[in-house]
Formats: sequence, C-alpha cells, structure tokens
Amino acid sequence: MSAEPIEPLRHQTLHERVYEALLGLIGAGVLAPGTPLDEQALAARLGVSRTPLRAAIARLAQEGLVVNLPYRGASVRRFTVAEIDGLYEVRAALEALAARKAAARMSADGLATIAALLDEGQAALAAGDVEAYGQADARFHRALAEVAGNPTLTETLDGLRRRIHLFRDLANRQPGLRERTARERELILDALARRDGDGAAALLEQHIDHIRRTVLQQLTEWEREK
Amino acid sequence: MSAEPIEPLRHQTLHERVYEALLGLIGAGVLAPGTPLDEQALAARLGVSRTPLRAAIARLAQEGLVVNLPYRGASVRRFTVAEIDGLYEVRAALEALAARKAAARMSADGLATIAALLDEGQAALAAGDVEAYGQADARFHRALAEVAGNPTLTETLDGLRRRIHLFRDLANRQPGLRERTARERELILDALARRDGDGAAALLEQHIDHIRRTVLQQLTEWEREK
DNA sequence: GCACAAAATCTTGTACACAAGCGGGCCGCC
DNA sequence: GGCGGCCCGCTTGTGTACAAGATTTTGTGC
Repeated sequence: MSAEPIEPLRHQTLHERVYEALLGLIGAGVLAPGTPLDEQALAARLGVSRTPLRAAIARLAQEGLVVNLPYRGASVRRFTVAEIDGLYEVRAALEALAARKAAARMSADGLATIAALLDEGQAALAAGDVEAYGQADARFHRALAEVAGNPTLTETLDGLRRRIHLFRDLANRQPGLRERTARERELILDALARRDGDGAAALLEQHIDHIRRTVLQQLTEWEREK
Repeated sequence: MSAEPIEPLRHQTLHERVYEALLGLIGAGVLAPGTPLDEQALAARLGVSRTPLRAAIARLAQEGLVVNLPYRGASVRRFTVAEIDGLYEVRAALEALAARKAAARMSADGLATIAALLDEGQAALAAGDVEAYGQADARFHRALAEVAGNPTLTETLDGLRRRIHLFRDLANRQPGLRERTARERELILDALARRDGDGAAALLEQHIDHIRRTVLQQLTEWEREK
C-alpha cells in the first residue's frame, strides 16, 4: 500500500455542490458571459433554496467568474481583451515559478506522473479529442504545481485556470497545436529530469505566452469580424 | 481638480462591513490564529444576525485567512512556517512582474506618487512609527501594482498581502530597516525613472526575498525558544 | 406628445426558525 | 476496569419570511 495521507472524505454541503453545478453550467456555456443570475429562478431550477445558492454565487464572485453588485444581482463575468491578457500574464509568471520549483524538487515518481499526463494529452490530440486534451493539459499543470510544493502557488494557479478555462476553445483550436506540444513535451521533460529550473521556467513561460498570443489574436480577429 | 474617474459610492452592504470588521479584528490580533469563530457569539458581539456574518466568514475563508470546516465551524488560520515561506515566494514573483510592467508604463505623475509614498515611509521610520511605515509601504506596493495596469495582478497581490499582513510585526521590527529602505528607495526610483524593467523587477524581488528571510528567521528563532 | 416624478413591483439583503451533523458524556457489555 | 455504542446538547447548514433598495411603469403637468 502507498503511504499517502488519505483525505477523510469530507461531508459535502449543499452550497458546495451548487457551486460545482454553477461552475459546470458556466464552463459549458449554458450560462454565457453577461447572463444575469436570477436567484429565485436559479434556486428553483436547481431545486434548492436561495441560501446555499447565494453562498455559491458569492464564492464565484470572489473567484472572479461572476460580478456581484449590491441589490443589483450577479451576472456571469464578461472579460475584456485586456483582462484576458492580464490573466495570462500573471499565469505565465506563476507557471514559470512552479516549473522552477518543481524541477528542483522533482522525484522519479513525479517525473513519471508528469510524463504520463503529457502523453495522455498527446494521445488525445492524435485522436482529435480536443476536450480530452484540455483535461490532460489541466492535470499536467496541476501536477507540476503540486510537485513545486507550495500550496499558495497551487491555489492561485487553480484560480487563474478556472477563469482562463472559459476561453479554452480559443486556445485549443489552433493549427499545429499537436506538433508544437509534441516538441515541447520532450523539452519540458528533459529540463525537469536534468533539474534545470531556469530551463523549465523559461519553457513554461513561453508555453503560456504562446497560448496567450493565440487567444488574443483570435479574439481580436473575432472582434474585427463584427 | 483632478481628472480621476470617480467611484459612484457603492452602497455598502452589512456583510461587507462585517467582513471589514473581522479583518480588523484579525489584523489587530483580537482574533488570534487558532481562535474559533463562534457564529452566535460573534453575531451578538457585532450586533448583527448570523446571515451576513456567515457571508463575511465565507469570504475570509475563500481568501485563506480563516479555515472553515463543514459543521465544525471556522477558526482563524494558523500558518505554518512553510506556508509563510510559500506566500512570500509567490509574492516575490508577482511583485517582480508588477515592477517590470510598471517601469515600462511609468508616467511622471505615477513616479511622483510613488516617490512620495516611499518618502512617507522613510519619514515614518525616522519618527519611529513602525505602524505608519507599514501603511505607507502597503500603499507603495499597491500604487506600483496599479501602475502596472493589470487588475488580476493587483487583486492577486492584494490577497497575498492581506495574508502576509498578519506577520508584519516580524518583518518591520528588524534592525537596520531604515538604512536599508533608504538605500532601496533610490535604486527603485532610479530603475523606474529609467524604465529599466529588469532592474526594477530584480530590486522588488530582492526586497520581498529579504523580508521573507527576516520573517522566517524570526519565526524559527521564536519556535526554538519554546 | 414628452419629461419628470411617484408609486408599484420585482430583486436582493437580512433576520429568524427549523433541520442536519458533530462531539462529549453516559451507560452497558465484555 | 476498559472499550464500544448510543443519546443528548450544541453548532452549523438550510429554508422561509420580511425589509431595503432598484427598476419599471404609470400618471400628471407642461
């Protein structure tokens, strides 16, 4: 058996499940940016009272996925191009930090896990399953942050990714994605295996920066079309 | 008159004021780390019902100042030495980013504001008023992030500082603080004026890293004494 | 017909009551 | 006498009613 500390299966309260439900609805686009969240209507639709729903909305607002104005209600947040740029900018800096720390602390086990996740992403791209790629990619970044061993870093990056997740389609539908990630896979694993913190940091920063440019380009194109 | 965009004085709801009150109580040490937050007792003490109090506690929990376990209540968070280390690590990376961006975008006005805040801090130290120095220092960092022009960055740094604020005494009671900050003041202003992003980033990173080491040293010393 | 104002209506914020889960203490059993 | 299970008290979670603020609609005066 492994010696991992087990989580004592915390009881999940209603507002937590409501939070996750809303997260799913927003992520799936059912609740599109700008949609007002009518508390009564949503509560009825989810089969709960307003109390846990309000708690869930408050959390989403705190995380920046929803804007909540006093007495005026909440609505799914609309991000401006500049804000999206800013999200990626912060994320790039923190992913670089995570990579640097992870390289320094990397174990054989951790490296194997990360390699497996990168492979998973590649396999998904080969199969044309962009959705699966996105999930594997998210797990890769999460694992990397985990190895870095800094809870604040992990949580902050999680928060950024939750917001960025809304534009994942723009990031993942780029041409040549498969070839690019295949190249990067080797470089990243190599840097991590060599415990080359600077190298890993630079690679991750470039990686995020490239996504950032892709997304911004698509956004501005899309805006021009209008 | 200045041409600053004016905030339309948003109505402040009760749970917001309760949040601020709790923040003050925690910051002042009235609610020390580990203190359980009894909802009934706190609500009575603040003259408020449990509903807005719970909202405020939920926000504090989300920000990481309080831990909240289902059906077991909330308590003021106790930070481990490793967690404090991690907080400063993330903060250093983001302050560096902020400095880099701020240097690139710096205006004469902004530079004057920042110089004034640094001077204010120096004056406070000269007068032996550590509390005033802490406030001026916080405003300096906030102004720098503001000039960087990335709301996500500003908010993330604010969140980190709110948590770090709990250990400010450890950081501000170091010997030679005044001389050090006086030296740094010149270097930072110079780098910003020259729009030297790399230089400003390095300076801020060093600055935070130095605080980090000071705080950690004091913490380990204090632990050994026990 | 238009502009402004006041009231009606709807939505969110707060208070309170009830339900659900946890911890401690007690009792019985081995 | 020690251990395990059960019951009771207490705290937190959820539902609901009422209050406060915002929006819309309607009415009135010009």
